[in-house]
Amino acid sequence: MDTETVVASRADALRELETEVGVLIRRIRRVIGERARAVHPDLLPASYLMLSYVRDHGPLRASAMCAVFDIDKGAISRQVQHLIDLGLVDREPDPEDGRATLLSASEDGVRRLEVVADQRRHQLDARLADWPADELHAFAGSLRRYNDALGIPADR
Amino acid sequence: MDTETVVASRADALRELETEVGVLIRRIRRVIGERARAVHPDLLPASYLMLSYVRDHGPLRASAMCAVFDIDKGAISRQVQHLIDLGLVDREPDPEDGRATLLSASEDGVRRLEVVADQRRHQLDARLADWPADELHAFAGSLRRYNDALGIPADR
DNA sequence: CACAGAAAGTTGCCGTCGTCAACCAATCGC
DNA sequence: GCGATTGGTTGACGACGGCAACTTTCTGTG
Repeated sequence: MDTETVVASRADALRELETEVGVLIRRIRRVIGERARAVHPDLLPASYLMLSYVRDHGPLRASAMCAVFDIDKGAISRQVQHLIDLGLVDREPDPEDGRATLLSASEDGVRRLEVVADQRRHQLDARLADWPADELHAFAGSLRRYNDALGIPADR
Repeated sequence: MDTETVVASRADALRELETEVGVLIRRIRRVIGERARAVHPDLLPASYLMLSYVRDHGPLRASAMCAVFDIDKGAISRQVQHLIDLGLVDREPDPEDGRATLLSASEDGVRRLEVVADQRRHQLDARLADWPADELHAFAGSLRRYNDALGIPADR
């Protein structure tokens, strides 16, 4: 391949990527919506992701999630409030910093997540059933790398 | 690896994927927003993706985009209207079907997309500069496969 | 010790986006 | 021809995130 062909195929790949990601964004929102509803009928999709993260990453403060999810603190605040209203997350003051609060999944939250995880494990998520674990890992790795790349602000 | 480990790592990979995709959703929106504004200061992010698609896939009807983008026809209608208001897309009645209209990128639309593409090509998109073309293709392929998997409705 | 500023959260306002549903017009099938 | 279907538009609504103003609680420097 000469240089021009390489450049052209790069451009193609990037355009392809844009369209695929665009579709992904909308589809994944629906899927996450389903999953959230499975956990709790009133659980909002965005909150579901945070609940899952809070469960896995122990007591943490909301500002930590701002960084992880790369999201505005106002948005976090609302989602967290929603989770607390539903009783899926507990909030307690941080003993080491009077400004901060620590979030952790409530018993009910953990239990509900487990129920859904079991359901999914048993039916092995019909949609992704034929993806081997290592390919899933590789894909997740690519996604993370892509996300990292996107995290770098454009230099213009 | 025994069976349980495989199952566990599958579950891990799926959770990992969820978080990554969640981050992706927000970041990509910002990036696409930047890109849209580079094309035209008033161009909305979602419309930018459609403009790009219309340019590449010739005159087509709005309903075709519903299928491609997996999106409600009402949403398509609004985005298309927006593109027409900005003069980036032309709409003409389909000679073969009085109900339908055919969309194509206007001269201005094509020109503006090219300007931005040139900019990006010359700076080779700083953020993804170190991704070789074949890896981009592989990633796009995984994304499409993932999208296809998500397109299958959950069987519950 | 005091005081400027930074950090943690909360809240209101706003823009983007997509779904749902009602609706109109044109076309297709029988 | 006439009912059903398809292409498209519009309005109402909800989810979501960004921005900015504001409160409270540190933190650091003089």
